Amino acid sequence: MNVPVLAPLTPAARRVLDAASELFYERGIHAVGVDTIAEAAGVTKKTLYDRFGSKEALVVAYLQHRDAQWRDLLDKYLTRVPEPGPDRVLAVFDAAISWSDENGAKGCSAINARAEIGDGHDGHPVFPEIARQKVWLLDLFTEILRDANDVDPATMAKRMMLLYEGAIVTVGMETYPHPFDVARDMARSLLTAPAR
Amino acid sequence: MNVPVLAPLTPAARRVLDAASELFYERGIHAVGVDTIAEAAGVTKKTLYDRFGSKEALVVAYLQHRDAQWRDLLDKYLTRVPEPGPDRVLAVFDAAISWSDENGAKGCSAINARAEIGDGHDGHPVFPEIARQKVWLLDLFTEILRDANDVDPATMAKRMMLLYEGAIVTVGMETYPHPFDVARDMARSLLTAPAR
DNA sequence: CCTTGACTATACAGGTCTGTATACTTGACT
DNA sequence: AGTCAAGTATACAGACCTGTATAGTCAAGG
Repeated sequence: MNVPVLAPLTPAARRVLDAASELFYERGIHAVGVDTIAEAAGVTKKTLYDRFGSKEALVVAYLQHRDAQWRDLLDKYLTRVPEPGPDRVLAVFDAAISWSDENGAKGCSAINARAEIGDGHDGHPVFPEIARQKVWLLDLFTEILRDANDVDPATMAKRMMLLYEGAIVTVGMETYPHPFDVARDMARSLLTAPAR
Repeated sequence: MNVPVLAPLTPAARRVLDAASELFYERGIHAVGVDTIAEAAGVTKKTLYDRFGSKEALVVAYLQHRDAQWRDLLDKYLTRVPEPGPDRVLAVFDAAISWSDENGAKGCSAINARAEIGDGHDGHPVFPEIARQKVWLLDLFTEILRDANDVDPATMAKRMMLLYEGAIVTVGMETYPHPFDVARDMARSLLTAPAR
């Protein structure tokens, strides 16, 4: 479904990517230098550049890596609810609750990355990646809803997307606790409500 | 209602704050240096530091400035709908539509700033400011809903907050067009639906 | 045996970052 | 007349940034 498969990594490259993922997510992309990443990974800067080519490319790999982990978790939750229906939509929110509990204290890495790149996102390789991730999820919602015989899957998917994005941001902003529970509740109401 | 009033600014300080607001918002905070800001404002770096003390303080001023502008616009929309009721909640979304059309192409400055500060937000003066902004809006929703005799203003305010945050992020991510229209629609349904 | 890929270690180039120091100008108010 | 706030102009310190260069180690595979 149009997701990039990252090339197999050498052991040192793995450590670089893991270190970069943690540091970029927790401190922000611009705030973390390549020396810091190399040191945290127990690797020389030369190795980092030999494997990834540039910091920008490493940032893209970081975003792909985190998204791949999220999709893996999501798959687990979706295969547990195989029959088409509203419960499959709710499974996305259940996965998001689990994900944000363990890996999401600062919100969505794609949204956070967006904040750090200019709005002239021409030629910047980060924007296509994060745009792709968001469209992928919107499309997933649409498919699940179509399979569930929703009367207007495209519109309902936009609504689900809004709830999802609102919740993940609220996690990062700490506006109030457990926003995904609220989002899940709203989704359930929308999906089980009689047609108005 | 616990909002900071920024001290009167000298002409040069005004230009610095205006330039900083545009540059920080469009390119990100870490991506913009003080030299760039000073040059854009037609001011020497010394003046910038004489007026604001540090880049960090200028960032806080930027966030307060943008929030003050948003609250001004919001006030205009709210005074247009003086009678308590659901329409006052919808007025917030109407204001947000207008705001994001003109000043919000990259989403919410507070959310974007959050992405650039570490999660160890102890002592960092930016986090309290953006947390205050979000709580302020949550409280505003709560008050409007209480005045509208909502049966559970606190819960409904959390829902409105989710729709608002989801929409503003979706604007910045360009996942799909006009998300605030979707959010406003969902809010209207929630507020006018018969009790379930 | 010997080449090749993966890696370490170290140094450095060239740029940008925040913040400060020094010296001067200008206009307003007392 | 004199003081003071606000500003310009310029230089610089010291740190940090991305990226490259040079030299060497080590293990696996043909």
